[in-house]
Amino acid sequence: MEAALRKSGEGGVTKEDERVESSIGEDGCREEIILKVGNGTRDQEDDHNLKPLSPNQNLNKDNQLETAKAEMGEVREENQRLRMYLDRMMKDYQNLQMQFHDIVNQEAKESTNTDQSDQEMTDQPELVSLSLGRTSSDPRKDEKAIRKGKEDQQDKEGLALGLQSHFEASKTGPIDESSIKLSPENSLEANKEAGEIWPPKTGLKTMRNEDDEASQQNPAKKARVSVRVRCDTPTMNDGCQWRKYGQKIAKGNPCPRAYYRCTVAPSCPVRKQVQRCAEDMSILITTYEGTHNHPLPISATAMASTTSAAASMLLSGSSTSETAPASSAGLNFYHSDHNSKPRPFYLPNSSISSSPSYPTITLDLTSTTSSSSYHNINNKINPNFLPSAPRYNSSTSLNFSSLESNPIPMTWNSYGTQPYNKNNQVGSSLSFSRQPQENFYHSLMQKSLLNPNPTQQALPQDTIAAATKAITSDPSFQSALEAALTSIIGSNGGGGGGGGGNLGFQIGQNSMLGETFPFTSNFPSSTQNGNKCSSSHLNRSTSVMNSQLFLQPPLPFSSSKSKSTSPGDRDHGSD
DNA sequence: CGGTTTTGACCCGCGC
DNA sequence: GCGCGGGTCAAAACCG
Repeated sequence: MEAALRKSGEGGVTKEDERVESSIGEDGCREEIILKVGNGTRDQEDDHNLKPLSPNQNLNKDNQLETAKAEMGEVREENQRLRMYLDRMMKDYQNLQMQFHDIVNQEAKESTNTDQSDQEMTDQPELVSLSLGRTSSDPRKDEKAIRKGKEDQQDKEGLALGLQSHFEASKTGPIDESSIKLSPENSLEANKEAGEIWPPKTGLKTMRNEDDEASQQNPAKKARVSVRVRCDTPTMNDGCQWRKYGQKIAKGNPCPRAYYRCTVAPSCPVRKQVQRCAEDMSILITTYEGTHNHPLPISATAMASTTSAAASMLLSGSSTSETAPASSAGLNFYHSDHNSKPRPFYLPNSSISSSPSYPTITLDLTSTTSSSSYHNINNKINPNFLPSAPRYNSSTSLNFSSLESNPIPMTWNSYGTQPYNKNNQVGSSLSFSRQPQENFYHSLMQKSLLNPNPTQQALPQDTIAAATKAITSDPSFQSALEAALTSIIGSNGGGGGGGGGNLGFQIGQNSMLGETFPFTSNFPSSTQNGNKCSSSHLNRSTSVMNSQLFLQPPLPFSSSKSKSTSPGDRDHGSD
């Protein structure tokens, strides 16, 4: 008997372990969690029983048992953490839904009024209207979906942020590709054309020298957009090709600042500076300057549009929402044109500040919650936005921040270890494989650990509402937001596990994802190196998306998309 | 061999 | 005017 029990017990344990493992790999986090939980408890019990029962156990068996126990213990802990995380996520998710609902409603109303004029422009496929809550081109649809209370639906439709609404316009169908192709550049150019987002002044930016336009508006000042991200890699992948043309150690920061120039097009005026935050080396500060005057890969588009939108915002001084209450979670834009006091403006973890000669807008994609880094980062760039450091986790609101909380690189970052590869391209084909799950899981765990106090859910509706309002009201914002989100999602799933993307996942879930989001296919495979954040992240991204899905019925990205991945290899943008 | 990275030198703007 | 710091240039080195 004893022997039998023991045997069975042992066998059970090991087998189960195996099962768990496999299940994890295949089914994803969710299952994994469940299984683990079940396992853990059970195994433990078994262990207890076994111990006393087995007088003659072999050392091997003992060892096995012990190891199994240890594992179980770990697993249990993990499970607990995961559970907690799940709970949070769920709550956040619910909150988000609520918010979306509100937004959708608001937009629906507003759209009828205000948007009409815009609509004309917006109707154009390219116009990027950031409709946070909106998915399909048809807002009503979303509303319906929401009303129905079908969360799933939302995920698929409603939640999908209308980030790339233009896609949607064209959505449906194979078109995507073509539309997609257009989008990348168009997003920028279209934006430019779209008066709202791209005031004529700024609009030309891309075309010629942003300098010119910048000079026109702010002589001597070029708008800059800096993005702060947690990233282990030397640079973050934004989908563009860059060539390093200089490096310098800036005063006050032991980390050298690297200067890059866009090499996608020889005449492209865009430059970027990459530097690590002195205080928090894990934070990478990338400052973009200028606008691309050439087609970009979608992955790059996101970033580009973000930066340009932000820049245009800066230049145009459009800060619609000054009154925005404390930033809840996300975009905290402080508009402080030069020396003036910063005006809070809401963008997800972003802030506008002005360095002496350059107005700079900062998108903080690092996690807020753990915003220990905030101060640091800002030391130079935007001292202002600290106050607003959002305390809520990204999850709840439109926060990109969550991404960051992840120790793991997120969004655009490249997280490989590799030195900078020749091309920072975003590359990498999206392989929606499952491995990411592991990563994701890992990241999740980390995140959970990092963010002991996920306050996210606490997000006051007011705040959110205000933020959303602000966002929705400012076209530039929208575009910026959209772009940011897109990039996050697109490039690496950004959030990498972090919750990154609340928004992100939604998109991911969106059925359109595959079709609509070109980036899947667009990602230049060049990243084969995998070093670049993106590449590895892409996988991650998948995971992220999955992760998001993970709350809901998992909608694994169809590999079909991934197939397409290769197509572009290069940037479709090139087309 | 072509493209990228490295790195010291140079240029320029700003503050004192 | 001078010094400082940031940004860029460009030759050499490196890499695939």
